[in-house]
Amino acid sequence: MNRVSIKDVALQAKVSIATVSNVVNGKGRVSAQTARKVQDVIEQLQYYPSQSARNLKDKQSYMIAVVVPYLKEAKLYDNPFYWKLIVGIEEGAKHKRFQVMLMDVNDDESFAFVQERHLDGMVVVGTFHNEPVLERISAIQKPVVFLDSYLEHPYLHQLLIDDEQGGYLGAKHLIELGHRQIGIMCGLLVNGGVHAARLKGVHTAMKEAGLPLDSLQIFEVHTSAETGRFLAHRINDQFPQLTATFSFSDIGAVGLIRGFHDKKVSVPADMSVIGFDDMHYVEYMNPALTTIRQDVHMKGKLAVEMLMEMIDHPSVEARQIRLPVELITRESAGPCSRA
Amino acid sequence: MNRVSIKDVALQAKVSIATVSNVVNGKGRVSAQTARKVQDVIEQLQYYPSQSARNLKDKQSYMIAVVVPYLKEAKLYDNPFYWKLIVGIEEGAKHKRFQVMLMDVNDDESFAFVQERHLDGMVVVGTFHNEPVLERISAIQKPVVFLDSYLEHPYLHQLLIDDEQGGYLGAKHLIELGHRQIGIMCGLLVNGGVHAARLKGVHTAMKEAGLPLDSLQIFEVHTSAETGRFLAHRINDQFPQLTATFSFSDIGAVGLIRGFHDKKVSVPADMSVIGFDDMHYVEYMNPALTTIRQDVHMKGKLAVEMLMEMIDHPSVEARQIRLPVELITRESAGPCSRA
DNA sequence: CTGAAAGCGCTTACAG
DNA sequence: CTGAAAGCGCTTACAG
Repeated sequence: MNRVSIKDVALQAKVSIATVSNVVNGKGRVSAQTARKVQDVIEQLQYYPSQSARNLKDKQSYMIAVVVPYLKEAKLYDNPFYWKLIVGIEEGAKHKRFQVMLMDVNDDESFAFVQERHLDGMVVVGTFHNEPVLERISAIQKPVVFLDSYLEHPYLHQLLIDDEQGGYLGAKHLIELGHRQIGIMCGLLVNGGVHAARLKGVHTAMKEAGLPLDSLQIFEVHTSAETGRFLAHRINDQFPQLTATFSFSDIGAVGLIRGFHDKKVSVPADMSVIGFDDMHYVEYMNPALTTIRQDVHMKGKLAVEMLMEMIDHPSVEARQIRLPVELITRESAGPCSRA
Repeated sequence: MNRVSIKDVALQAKVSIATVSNVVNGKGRVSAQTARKVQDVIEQLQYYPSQSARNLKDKQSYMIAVVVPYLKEAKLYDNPFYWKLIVGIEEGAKHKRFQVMLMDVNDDESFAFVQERHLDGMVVVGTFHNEPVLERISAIQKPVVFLDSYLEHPYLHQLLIDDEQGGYLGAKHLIELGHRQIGIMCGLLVNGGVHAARLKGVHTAMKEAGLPLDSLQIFEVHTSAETGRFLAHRINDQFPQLTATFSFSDIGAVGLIRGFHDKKVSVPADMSVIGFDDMHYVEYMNPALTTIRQDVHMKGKLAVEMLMEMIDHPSVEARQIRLPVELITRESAGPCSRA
């Protein structure tokens, strides 16, 4: 396919391949005249330099990978979050003339592709909880930015949001509205994970208000709309004392609201609901969702920026950057009717 | 970085690089014993063959690109559709041991990267309306599958859904519910585009029912929730005769429903709404959205399959595959109150 | 079964 | 300013 090579251009332009290389890369000294001539031939022959050959010399690919664990899990599958993130990453990469590869990898899969393709770095999304994976990632000795991964290694470059503050803001809002008996819909509370951090923030808000932590009802469930709907039914049947539910994901909140509606529980009159993320469509729901906003697109762009910095300056100091979150007050959380 | 090369392995294992190559690729005849020895050294040295070098020989990269036009447009930006599609593609590609690159390209941008990186093919999502782009894509002489692109070239490999049938099913449902004055929220009706096809289906349903086409009110607007909300307000104020609105996207329908709610127009009692796509969350909305379902994940997987077939058999005949759609009846469309 | 050698398409000192 | 040559890390006939 890619028939025309640097040789063809050199031949046709009556110069050496070194000269062609120079004009292609704008390096070395080339007279305006020969440059011109070479350019013409390149144009005429439709010459495209082979990145593969370049990579072989440079040991650089101008490509980064975005690694997402377990694409098959429905959780990721239906989560608009990831698309927004990837778009942010692609945008940032493009700006730096890098291209991006998408990979989903399982806990036990190899990261050999990073070496094989001479990737310049990668952005790893979400937590790989088991240490072996982490070690394998570190072992490849390439620039890596970890997104939303609570890892306790100060030498790792991490980008997270202020999950604790998010939990705090949501809980505080509910408390200020008079709620005392609050349900929490969260995913698995693994040691120092995203949801554990959010819960910690909730605890802080409770303590600040002088409320006992055991008036909190924790539901450690799968993060999905399906689960939220089912949980709402369960709360209605078995936990009548609850007047508010804080879901650590918008998608869960969407399910909750629907589930309460199924049971004729009015949101927010009878039950307040708060979500987390501020996905674009929750503003248009009925009731519009009160939630904790994080700027996912910015997260993607910032991740690339961090990565590029590491690529340009391999010895740059590791940073743990934490993006702010914000309470977005809409309609789904209101005053406690049983205050 | 990638220090260890085939030479190092050869040296350490006391064989030639040809032999190493053979055991790595399982080609040629190698004695079990040497194979074993080489394997050990590979393991020990942590040797990863360089894809770049391989590509240089093979002119193959085992990588395909997913090309999405205009990532910056909010339309794509907030559309979960694309993520689901990409996941489907990645899954299919992985199955064939291919990796995927993500690119957004503008109408006037170059497709040089396909040649430069020796990509094995690409999936192009959405229509590039102007012919020059299409010509440039064709000019690169690589396997390409066009997704949702209405292109009138029988030699192009295309994968679409049955848009016309989708429009037909939605309209027919509304007509059966007694609606006569129907609004259509669609995007730009470019010559032979996706939305034009859907509209054509709507027309068919109207004609079948003996209804005049001018009782249809077409709103050619931007595809977004924001626009839907605004449009609902406008319909309420200026088009009181309408009793149903068919949006050619779920995201538009979400906005519509919210907009009608703003104006105290009850859906479906006073106004029926139908969407298109069946994004996962619309089932949980209140009211749950009646919509036309397409299987986006399947679409992604099928696209790769078509592409792989082209890669394996370059002369395979071009096909235009059209995936079926399905009416999903939920709550947002009901009997016409003014029938 | 195994190895020496050419060549893929570039880039990069090094001469001139 | 320009070119000859080496080398990046592989694969692939071709000998043996």
